[in-house]
Amino acid sequence: MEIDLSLKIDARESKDRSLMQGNSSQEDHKAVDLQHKEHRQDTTMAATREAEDGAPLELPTLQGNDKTKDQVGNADVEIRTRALVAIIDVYFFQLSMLQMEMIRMREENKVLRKEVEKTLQDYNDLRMEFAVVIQQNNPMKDPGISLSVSLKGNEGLNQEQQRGNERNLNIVNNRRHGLPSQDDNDDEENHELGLSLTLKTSSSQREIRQEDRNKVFQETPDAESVQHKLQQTHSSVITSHAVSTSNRKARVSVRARCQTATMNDGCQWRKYGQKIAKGNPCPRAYYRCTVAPGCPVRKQVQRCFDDMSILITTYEGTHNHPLPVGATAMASTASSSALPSTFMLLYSSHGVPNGPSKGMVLSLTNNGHFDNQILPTVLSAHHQAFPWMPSR
DNA sequence: CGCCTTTGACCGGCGC
DNA sequence: GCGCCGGTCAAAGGCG
Repeated sequence: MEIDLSLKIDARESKDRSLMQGNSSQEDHKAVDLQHKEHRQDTTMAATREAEDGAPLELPTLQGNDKTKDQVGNADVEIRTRALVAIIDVYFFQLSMLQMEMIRMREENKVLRKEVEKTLQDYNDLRMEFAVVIQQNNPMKDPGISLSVSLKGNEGLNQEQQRGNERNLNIVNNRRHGLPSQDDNDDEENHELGLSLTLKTSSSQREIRQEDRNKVFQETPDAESVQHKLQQTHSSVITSHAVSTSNRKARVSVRARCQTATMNDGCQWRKYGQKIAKGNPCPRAYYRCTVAPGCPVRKQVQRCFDDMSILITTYEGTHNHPLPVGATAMASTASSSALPSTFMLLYSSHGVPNGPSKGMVLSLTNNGHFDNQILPTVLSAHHQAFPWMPSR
């Protein structure tokens, strides 16, 4: 009997092994499941019935039957053996279940590993893009990208800095459209603040768009009408400009998609006035920098009439204090990964007679939503040229 | 109590 | 000179 039992066990074990080995597909798993379900039913039913009845199953009434004493002993052993086999089967079933679980987890592990590899690949790609953006933001390192800056009369820069900047720039707007270039004689006859800034990328389409904007700008000096024309002509790229009347302070206008009342640029501002400007029913709010007493920097915030989601923020003046930690932290943490894929620094007029004067345009509304923490990054990148901007 | 926003009044530049 | 308009002032009130 022992031999029979061991044979039975071996037979079942080999059957289980053959089922388990090399079975990784789901169909095989199902087959294994089915086999073991049937197996469990067969083997456990006998054992459970035995347990429930409290007596061996199909045990013949042996009392008073001397003739069948040996047979009774044999039947008893057989029943016990069957019970043992049932128990062993249960163990094997549990074992095979564990093995199946292991196989499943192994496959899941494979999938997860692929996910991790893919994520790592994406991460590396983003890092590369980040590096490219950083390089593009630094004109000194990448001669292929032309960041044009012109500063005149900026109290925030000394003469050497200005010369250094002008060495690397070209005055795009005036020359490109045949306007009399005032660069040659500005120093003598024009002491107004002129500030021109463009970012030329490899995209010729953007250059074309910018040329169109410049044409519009030339033809219509009125700020609001220019703005409207530009938006009608180029709905996807929104521009703006700043107008300074008689003061000589640096001034920049930033247009950005922003849901909040003001852009979070890291500085502390106090509202000191609000007006309904002509041509735009949206009120224009006036803010003063309160980081340090007497700081002359002010900003105007106004919603764009055509697109209420766009916030036009105009900064003016130079901070007389180191920027707060908040601005510094944001400038350093809001990395270029938060930048829109393409942001454009658009031009301002540079000494155009009778035109909108002395402003710079920073449009961050191109094709996407503006994270209101982007500004410090962009501004910090150009803080050397524009010290009134929040920076590191 | 200090800081902020609101809001009407005021001021100065500019065009007619 | 007058009116318009953008920008600023300052009192009042709210809020933490």
